[in-house]
Amino acid sequence: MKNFSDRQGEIIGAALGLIGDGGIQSLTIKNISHAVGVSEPALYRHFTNKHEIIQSIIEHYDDENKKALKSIVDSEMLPVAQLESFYRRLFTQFSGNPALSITLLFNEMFQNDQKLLHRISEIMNRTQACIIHIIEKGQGKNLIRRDISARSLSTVLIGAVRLTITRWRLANFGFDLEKEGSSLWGELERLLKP
Amino acid sequence: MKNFSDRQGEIIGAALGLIGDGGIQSLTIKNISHAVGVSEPALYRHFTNKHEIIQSIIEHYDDENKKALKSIVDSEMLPVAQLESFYRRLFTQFSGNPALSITLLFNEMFQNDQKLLHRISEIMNRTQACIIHIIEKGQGKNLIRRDISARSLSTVLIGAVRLTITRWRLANFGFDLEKEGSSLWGELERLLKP
Amino acid sequence: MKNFSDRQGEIIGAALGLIGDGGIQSLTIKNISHAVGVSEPALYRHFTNKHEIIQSIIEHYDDENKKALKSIVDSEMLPVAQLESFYRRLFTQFSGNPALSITLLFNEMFQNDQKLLHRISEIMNRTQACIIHIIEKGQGKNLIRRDISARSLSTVLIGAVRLTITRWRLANFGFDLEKEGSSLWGELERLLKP
Amino acid sequence: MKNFSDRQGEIIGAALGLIGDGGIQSLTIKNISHAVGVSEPALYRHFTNKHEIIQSIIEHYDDENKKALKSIVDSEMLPVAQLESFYRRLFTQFSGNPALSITLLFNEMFQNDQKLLHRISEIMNRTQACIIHIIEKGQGKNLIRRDISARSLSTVLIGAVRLTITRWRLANFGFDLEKEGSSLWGELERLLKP
DNA sequence: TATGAATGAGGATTCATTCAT
DNA sequence: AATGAATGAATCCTCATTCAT
Repeated sequence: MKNFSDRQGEIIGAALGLIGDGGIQSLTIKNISHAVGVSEPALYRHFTNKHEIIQSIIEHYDDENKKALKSIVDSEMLPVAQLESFYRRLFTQFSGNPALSITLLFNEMFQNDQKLLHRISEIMNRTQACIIHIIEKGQGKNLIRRDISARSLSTVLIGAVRLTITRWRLANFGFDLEKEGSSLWGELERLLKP
Repeated sequence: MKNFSDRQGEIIGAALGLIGDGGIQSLTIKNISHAVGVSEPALYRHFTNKHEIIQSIIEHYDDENKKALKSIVDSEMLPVAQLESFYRRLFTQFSGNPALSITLLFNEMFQNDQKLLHRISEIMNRTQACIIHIIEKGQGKNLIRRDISARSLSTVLIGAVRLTITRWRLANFGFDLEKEGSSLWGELERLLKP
Repeated sequence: MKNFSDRQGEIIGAALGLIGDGGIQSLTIKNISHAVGVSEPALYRHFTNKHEIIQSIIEHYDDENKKALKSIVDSEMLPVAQLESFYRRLFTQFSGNPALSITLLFNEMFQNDQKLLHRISEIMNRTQACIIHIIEKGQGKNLIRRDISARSLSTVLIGAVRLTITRWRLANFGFDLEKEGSSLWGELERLLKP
Repeated sequence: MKNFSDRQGEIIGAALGLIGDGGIQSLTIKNISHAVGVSEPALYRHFTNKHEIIQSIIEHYDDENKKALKSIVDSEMLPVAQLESFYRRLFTQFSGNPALSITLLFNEMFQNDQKLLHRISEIMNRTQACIIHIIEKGQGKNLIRRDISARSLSTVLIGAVRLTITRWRLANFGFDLEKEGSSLWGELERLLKP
C-alpha cells in the first residue's frame, strides 16, 4: 500500500480524468501538467517516468478496490447481500465519477507493456477469486444454486457488470447507470436462486 | 458492404495484426507499411488517411459479423441451438485468429473519436438486438426461462463471452479458449432453462 | 516562339489558374493533373519537369505580351494614344481573366531560381524599353512633358498600373478594375501633358 | 503592439532573411531553426505554429511601419518634405537591409491565406491613407497640384517606389538603390508641383 | 520545488518523380 | 498517350525527457 504525496494524488487524479475523457492517447505529459496546473518538468519531481504515473494509477485503483472488497467480505451480511453490495458499489461509484469507469478497461489500454498487463491480470483475478469465495459460501448455505459452478456464476456476474458499464460509456454516459444496474440486479438475483 | 482491393485487404489485415499485438499505440503508418512491405507513402494510394484505415477495419469486421449473424438467424435451428451456435462461433473464430479478439474491444480504443465510437455502438447494439430476438423466440416456445427479460439474459450471455475472451487475452492466450468456452456454455445453457 | 501542343496549352492554362487562385504553393503536379483531368504521370509526357511547366508559363506569357506590344508600336496612333492603348489593354485583359493578373507578379514567385528570375527581368525590361520609346517619341513631338525623363515617366506609369492591379487582387477582385483603371488614366494623362 | 521575446525576435529576423533570400518556399521550420541555431522543436516553444511565425513577421513590420509614419506625420515639415522623407526612408531602409524589401511584396506571398491577405491589405491601405492625407494638406496650401486627385497622386508615388524596388530585387540588388531613388525623387517632385 | 529552454526520436502527410503495364 | 503503384526526401508538428537556473 504505497503512500502518495498530495501532488502525486493530484497528478494521478488528473491522469485518470484525461484517460476517461480521451483514452490513453490523450495521456501525455503536457496534458497532465496542464490539468494539474504546473509545468511539464515539474511532473518529474513526483514521478521518475510517465510509466510510473501509469503504474501508480493502477496501484491507486488497486488500493481502493482492495479496501472495498475487504469491507464487504468482512461484513456480517448474507452471501447474496454481499454480492449485491459489491455489485451496487461499482455502479454507484462509477455513476458518481464516470472517469473511474475507465479502470474496468485498463486491460485494453496497456497492451504493449507485459508487466503492467500482468499486474492488471492479478487484480482482476483477485477480485474474481473474492466473488467466487462469496458465491461458494452462498452455495454452501444453499442460498445460491449449486447446479452451476461458482466460477461460472462469477463470470456471468462480472461479465454483465462490465458489459453494462461499457455500454454506458459508449452511450456517452447518457442513461442512468444506477437505475439500469438496479433493475439488472433484480434479474441476476433470480438467476442465482437455487 | 464496401469492396476492398487486394492491397486494401492486405493493409487492413496488417493493421488488425498490429493492433492485436501491441494495441492502437502500435498502429502507426510506419508499422503498417513495414508489415505490408511497402513504403509509408504507398499506403496513401489506398487510403486517404490513417483514420480511413481504422474505419475500414471496423467496417470489415462489421461485414463479417453481419454475415455470420444472418446465417445463424436464417437457419432452421431451435433458438437455444442458435444461441449456442453464435456463442461457439465467437470462441472458435478467436481461437483460430487471436488478433481478431481485438475487435471485441474496439470500444476502448477509439475513445477520442466520437464518430467511430458511435459506429461501434451501432454494431454492438445490432448484435445484441439479434441475440434478444432469438431469446424471445425461445421464450415464446417456452424453451428459455421467462422470469428474466430477454434483454437481461442477452447481457448475461454477451458479458460472459466478453469477459472470458478478455481474460484469455490477459493470460496471453495461454489457455484453450474453445475448451473454456465449451465448459462455460454447458453452464450457461442450464442458466437459460425454464 | 515555342509551339505548344493542345495538351501543353491545357496544362499551362490549368497551371496559370492554380497560381492565380492559390499562389505558387498550390502549383503541384497533383493539382495540375486534377485540373486537367489526367493522372499525374501523364504530365510527364508533355513536360519533362515541373520546372519546364513553369518556364513554359512564362514563355507563353511573353509571347502574348510581345505580340500585343508589337501591334501597339506598329500602329499609326499618336504616342499618348499608344500609351493609353497599352494601358487599357492590361486592365481589360486582367478584368476578363483575373488569374492572368498573376503574371505581373511572377518576379516574387520564383525567387529561388536565378535563371527564371533573369528571364522575367528581361521581359520586364523589354516592356519598359518599349514604353520609354513611345514616351520619347511623344516628347520629341512635344506631346509629352520634357522636364521629366522618359524613363521616370515610364516608371510612374507602370508602377501605377502594377499597384492598382495588386490592390485589386488584395481586394479579392472586389472592385471594377476597368473603371478604376479608366479614371486613373484620365489623371495620368494630365500628368504627362507638357 | 505585441512584445516579442529575444528569441522570438531572432526567429522573426531569421525568417525574414530566409524569405528575402529564397522566397516563402524556403521558409521552412527546418531552415528557420538552422538559421537560428536551434533544433526544430525548439521553435514551438516560442511560436505555436509556423503560421504564427508568419503572422508575427507581418505584425513586426507593421509596428515599425506605423512608428515611422507617425514620426513623419507628427513632424513640422511641409507636406512635400514629408513625402520626400517617407519616400527616402524606404529607399534608405531597404538599401541597408535588402531582405526587408520583401515586406513590400508580402501580398504576393500568402495568397492562400485569406486572413493574412486581409491584414496585409489593411496595412497597405493605412499607409496609402496616410500619404493621401499629406498630399491633401499640400494641395490645401497650394504646394501640390490640384488638378489630380490626392488618391491618384499617391498611387503614382507608391507605385513608382514599389516598381523601383522590385526592379532592384530583380537586378539582384545590383545597382545603388538610394542613388536611383534620389534621382527619381527629383523628377517625382516636379510631377507634384502645381 | 519549480520552470523555461531545449532536444532526439518519431508522428502523419505531401511532394516530384519513376516504372511497369 | 496514359495510368496505377510505388518511393525518397521533405513537410509540419508532438512526444517524453533533460538540464541549467
